Amino acid sequence: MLDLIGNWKRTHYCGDIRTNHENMEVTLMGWIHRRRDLGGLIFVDLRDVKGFVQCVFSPELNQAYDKAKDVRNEYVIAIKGIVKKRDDKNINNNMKTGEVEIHITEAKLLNDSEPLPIQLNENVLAEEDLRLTYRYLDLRREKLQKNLILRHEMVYAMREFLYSQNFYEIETPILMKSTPEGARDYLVPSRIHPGKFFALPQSPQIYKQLLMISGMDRYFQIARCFRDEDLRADRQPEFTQLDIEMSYVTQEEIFNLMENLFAHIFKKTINYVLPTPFVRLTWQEAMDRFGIDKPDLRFGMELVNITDLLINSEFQVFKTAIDLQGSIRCIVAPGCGHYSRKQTDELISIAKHLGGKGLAFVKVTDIGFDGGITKFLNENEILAIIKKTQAKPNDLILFASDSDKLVWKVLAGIRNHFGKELKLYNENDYAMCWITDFPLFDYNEDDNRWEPAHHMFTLPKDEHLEYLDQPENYGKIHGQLYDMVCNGLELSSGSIRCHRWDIQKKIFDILGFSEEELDEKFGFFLNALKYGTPPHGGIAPGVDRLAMILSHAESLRDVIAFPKTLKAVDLMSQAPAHVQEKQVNELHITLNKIEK
RNA sequence: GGGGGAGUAGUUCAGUUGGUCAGAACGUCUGCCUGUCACGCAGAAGGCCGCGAGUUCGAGCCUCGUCUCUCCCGCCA
Repeated sequence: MLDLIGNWKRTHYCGDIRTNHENMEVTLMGWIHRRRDLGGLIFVDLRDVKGFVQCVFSPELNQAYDKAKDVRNEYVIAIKGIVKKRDDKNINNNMKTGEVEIHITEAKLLNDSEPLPIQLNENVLAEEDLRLTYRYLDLRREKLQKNLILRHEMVYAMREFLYSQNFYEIETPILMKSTPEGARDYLVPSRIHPGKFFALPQSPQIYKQLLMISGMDRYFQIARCFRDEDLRADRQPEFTQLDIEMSYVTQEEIFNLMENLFAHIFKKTINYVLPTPFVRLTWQEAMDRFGIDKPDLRFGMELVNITDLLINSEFQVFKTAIDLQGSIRCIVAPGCGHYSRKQTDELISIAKHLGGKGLAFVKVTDIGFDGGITKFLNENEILAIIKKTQAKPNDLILFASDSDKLVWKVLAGIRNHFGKELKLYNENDYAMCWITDFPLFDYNEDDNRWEPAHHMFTLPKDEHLEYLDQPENYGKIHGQLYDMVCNGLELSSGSIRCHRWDIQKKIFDILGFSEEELDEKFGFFLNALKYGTPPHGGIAPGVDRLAMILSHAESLRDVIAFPKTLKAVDLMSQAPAHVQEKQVNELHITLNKIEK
């Protein structure tokens, strides 16, 4: 028999009860977390968002005791009782509320529950697809609740800090015009305008720049962004970024502000003192030392370029790479000289998986090299490699040779593998860095044209402005672009924007945009640039990814309340779903085929 | 678009060379138990072995296809 809540009012949260509440009468409401029926006494762990507390039902109190007889896991009850300190021998040090318990005087059964399709026990965690199907139950788990609460505190800290720095929080449209940015747009058909579409923002990029032109000076937004691309553990189709834009700033000022913001967030959320300023690496330096533009700086094992040492190598694989203007680089795995065939094969398979043709290795001994490709190296080369890499006996050296791009990719992957494998870093550490000086353009060999390496509205570095008129130097132009990286994860991306029309025009010319194309795609924006645009720049830290890092989650899905799977579906609501034919017709859309 | 992993009670998993191989733990239900805290004890119910073909005297196991989830590559400024 269920009871109504009536005039009962909750006085405390279960997880908050401590010895200082001793002898107080409390009213608690929550779920039956566990029930232990000893035949006489019945113990119930009552759970709410703050945790759980042990409640004692004793047979002498008939009304409440009868309720306790009937309750099962996940039933919802309200109780009145007296907080009692436990006897010393009954203290449970494994729980926050372990020194107290509630001696029940009255109870109401507010709702029952069918047995759950998944167990909430962290030790018997159900498969993720089932947990996502019953996400509202999965979210009852303390771990996920903690992640969401941590995320809340993180966003709170962001607002707190930015409000104090004269930022205004302004919303921008979700329904906007499709503009050619990097990713595929999510499109929304217009009912009122047949054949026309809105796009969901990949980021509020254009709007935030327009806000600077409007004179709002400093803007931020906790902005939802959408990208219709394939997913990963750290990529969802809709995600949140802390979108920031400021007028009259330099790159250095943005770094400074962000370092203070992040230090504030880390302190407030996990009480971690983040060292500032962050390490700064140019893109070139990051690639040379780590082979990747988002290096994990919690450990060393840097790449070593040994192309010049092997310029006359007889080894066909190395020769080929040199002939093709590529490079030979290596990485030293400390103390891995004992690796078995199976282990080295695994490394080779990682390399191949990353697109490499293979991975060469040697084991370092007291007198030189052994195994692997040793026989293809002469004594001078061996000595030179040992000298340059500082390799020690019983180390394993891994070589990749190919185009720079591929060598970097393979060795960066191998390096990350070893970081994890050899536990070269402390899981609880955070190594932040800035990556700067990205190339502004990439040359697309397939299409024979220049493409924006990041985005098109970036100001080149002052000293590279003249290259805009020198086609032979297009590849050398660096943008005022920067990424913030934490533990090998790209956390933010930003730039100083191009506020001058004359410069922007040159960039468009290089990218080969025609006047008509420009006008159609973002004429409104380009027009705005002509009316006194102040110098401005910004950055956009990923909110989900930061939450992931702060909570040590392995997947973005663990810090998003209702995430999508890798196939971009919501298993719980079964979205996306078919809609009624009428709805489709109203949108002036014809479907090619409707799958059942 | 491509490659790897997974799919067996409600849940997590085991299942040998194709032949007592339908199993355990947790959960559920029943009974006992007044200091448990992942309570304990005794018992019971619970299965389209993802789905579909094929090989075989015989398939959870082998082959092919297919679906779903997951990890990665491509893709994602």
